[in-house]
Amino acid sequence: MNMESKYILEKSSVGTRVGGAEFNCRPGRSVLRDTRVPTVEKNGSMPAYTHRPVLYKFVIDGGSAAAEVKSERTSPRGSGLSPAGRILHDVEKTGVGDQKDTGFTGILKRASPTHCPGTNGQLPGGFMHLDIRNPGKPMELANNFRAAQGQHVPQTERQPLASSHIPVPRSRKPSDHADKEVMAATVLTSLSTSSLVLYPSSAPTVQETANKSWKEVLSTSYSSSTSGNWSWDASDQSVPSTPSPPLTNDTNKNFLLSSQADDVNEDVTENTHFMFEDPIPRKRKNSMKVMFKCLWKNCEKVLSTSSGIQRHIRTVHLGRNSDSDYSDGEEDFYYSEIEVNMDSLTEGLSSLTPTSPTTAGPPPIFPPPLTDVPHSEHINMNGSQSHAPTLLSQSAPSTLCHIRTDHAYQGPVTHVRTVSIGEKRQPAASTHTTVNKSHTLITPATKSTPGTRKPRGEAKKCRKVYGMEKREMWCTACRWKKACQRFTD
DNA sequence: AATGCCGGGCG
DNA sequence: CGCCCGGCATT
Repeated sequence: MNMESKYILEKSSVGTRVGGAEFNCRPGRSVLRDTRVPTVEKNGSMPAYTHRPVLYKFVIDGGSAAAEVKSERTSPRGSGLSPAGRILHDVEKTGVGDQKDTGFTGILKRASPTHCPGTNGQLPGGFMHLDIRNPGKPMELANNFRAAQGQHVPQTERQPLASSHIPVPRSRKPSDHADKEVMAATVLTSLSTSSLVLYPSSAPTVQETANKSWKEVLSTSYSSSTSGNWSWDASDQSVPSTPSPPLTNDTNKNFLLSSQADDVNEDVTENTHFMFEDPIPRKRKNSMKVMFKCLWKNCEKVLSTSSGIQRHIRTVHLGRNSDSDYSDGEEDFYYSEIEVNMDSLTEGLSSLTPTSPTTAGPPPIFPPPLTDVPHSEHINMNGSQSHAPTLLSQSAPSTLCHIRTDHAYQGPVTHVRTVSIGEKRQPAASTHTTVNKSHTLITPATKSTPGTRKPRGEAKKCRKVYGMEKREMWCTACRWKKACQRFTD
């Protein structure tokens, strides 16, 4: 099976490859390869592509392409993945504009948003071109939902990233979108008491005031995905903080990722489903009590009743009239239900933090308040149906986590690692497992393997990246079936 | 089934 | 050592 393939490699293909693919971590070795492949000396195990100005072009011409993305999202299987990393470079070299061959889907995959945030963020001049020819596909619904998620994010937080990157709004069929969006919106409406605008504006509109409507969000994300220049919310990160509620953009982002990857997810409810419903029913112990925690930044208020917390938010944070019990539902977005173990209640909310490490967002640039992050992930889903079962939110993030995890190992970006590696190194498995606040445990350090076998890294190694056919491109360690030195963990 | 890589063997 | 590979843990 592999005997013959060993050293019989298509050198031809190597030629076309850009040096980006090679990043030796061990100078002095792999001389052979060096001669053929322009090496970009990078420090250690850093794949070069994270350093190079990369030009991504995202072209979707039909539903098929969209489907591709999907598969990428869920699991790193399939052969498409490995070459993808390379193709990226090819693109870069060849000049994006002309890429249209099938291989291109590979790029698509690789360049899928999952990968972007980190990369794009740190690539000065990095530029992602998103050209969606296929009207009304994944992106939109995703965005719709995103809108829902973010509808209460204070204006300050979103505005900057609005349509500033849209040079040329692409023409489209408004009617098409209107339908879908109306549908999506309708669904969403039921999840929230807030107002919402169904108008699929694609033009960068400047809003007037107050309550951020979907309209804006829609136009924002909508256009950003349709226009040529895709900034991938990099701005989100750079947005100069906010006085706002802890609604991290990560949530939106993550969601966007997942949903946009869904090919024809014409069914928003499906998304809401996976977000809101926990297939695995959580059992609540008697000692557990549901509390309501204010998620407003720097506010750790915890009350035992939803009405109480709503009132708190309404009066303290929203500046509403304190007497009035009237609620427009907005408070819902600023608090979440938490389950508190009465036993450890005295220990304070600090016991909630355990989830933080898991959810640390990709861009560590500004580490958000640890305690807030995790909750901000819940808030949306939770808030959307504040009166629904509690711990749902707890499980929902697992999905997000998954995405994030994926991202982490997809883009061996330095900063990403810096942040996550340390704490979340361990099994992705435990990551998925809902962290029960009341328990400090986790970390089944006592893994099965009797001998001290290094836990397998989650990063894709040479073998996977280059594939058997390009074995010569593997790092020596990999070739020797040793621990990969290039894509270390 | 595919991967990742430890433990070992060989020159 | 450099180079390989059996075999097992993981995914």
